[in-house]
Amino acid sequence: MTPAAAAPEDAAAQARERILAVIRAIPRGQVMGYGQVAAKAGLPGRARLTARVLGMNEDPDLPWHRVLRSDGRIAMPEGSHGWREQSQRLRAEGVAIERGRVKHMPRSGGDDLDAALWGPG
DNA sequence: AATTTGACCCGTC
DNA sequence: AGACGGGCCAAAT
Repeated sequence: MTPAAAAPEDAAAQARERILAVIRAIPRGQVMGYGQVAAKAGLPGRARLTARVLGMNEDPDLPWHRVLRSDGRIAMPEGSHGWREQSQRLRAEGVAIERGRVKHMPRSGGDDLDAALWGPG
């Protein structure tokens, strides 16, 4: 191996992979926020990176539709193709969507932090 | 190489 | 409810 440091490209690529992994791990019928995904991928404060990853994504099997804004709103212009498809896909999974928005969005750390604090039992 | 852009987020008003 | 400002930072101009 060359003693030189790894190309910064690799770090970025790995970050993207971790984000993709988190997204792929979102269970059917469940949603996550961009920031949540980033945080879960070990990249707190990088919500926009999640957005970029989704934007550049080409994997048709990626459940991109399960990623919403922290508000619970679809992160695309209302009425756009993607917007419609996302709401449609979510409804198909049993997620209640109204005007491009889920009723209740799990808050940052809600699940995780709550589980860590209260734990299973 | 500098600037702008963007499927974002959060606290504050 | 919505508006504003600051933070984040890789990719596109």
